[in-house]
Amino acid sequence: MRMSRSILNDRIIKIIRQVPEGRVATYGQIAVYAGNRGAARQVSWVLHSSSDKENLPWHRIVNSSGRISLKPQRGYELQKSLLQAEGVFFDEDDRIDLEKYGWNPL
DNA sequence: TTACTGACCTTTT
DNA sequence: AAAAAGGCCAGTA
Repeated sequence: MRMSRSILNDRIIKIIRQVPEGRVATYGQIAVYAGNRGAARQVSWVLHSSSDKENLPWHRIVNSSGRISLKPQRGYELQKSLLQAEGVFFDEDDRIDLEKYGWNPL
């Protein structure tokens, strides 16, 4: 039985909203907390389709290697500057230390 | 209904 | 370390 679309999407949105300032979460992490382990791709779709409409902190979502998934000239620079403005540090390989900045819900 | 797509992930080369 | 392969999900044509 497949899950109704609005439930999964609403959960994804709700969880993204919980990521605090100065922290980041991965797509897969969001998917797991939304109750669907393999829905990482859906997370990206939700962000793409309604990050603006739902007023989501889209910039706090990065991929599992701690890097920004957006391509240069396609939002990458904006996301990076938004994160840096929140105090997130990027190392020389342009990576974020997930152990330190990764969101760990309580 | 099938085929393709996207801001992905994990395992295996 | 880096790249390829296979998997997974829902929306759109």
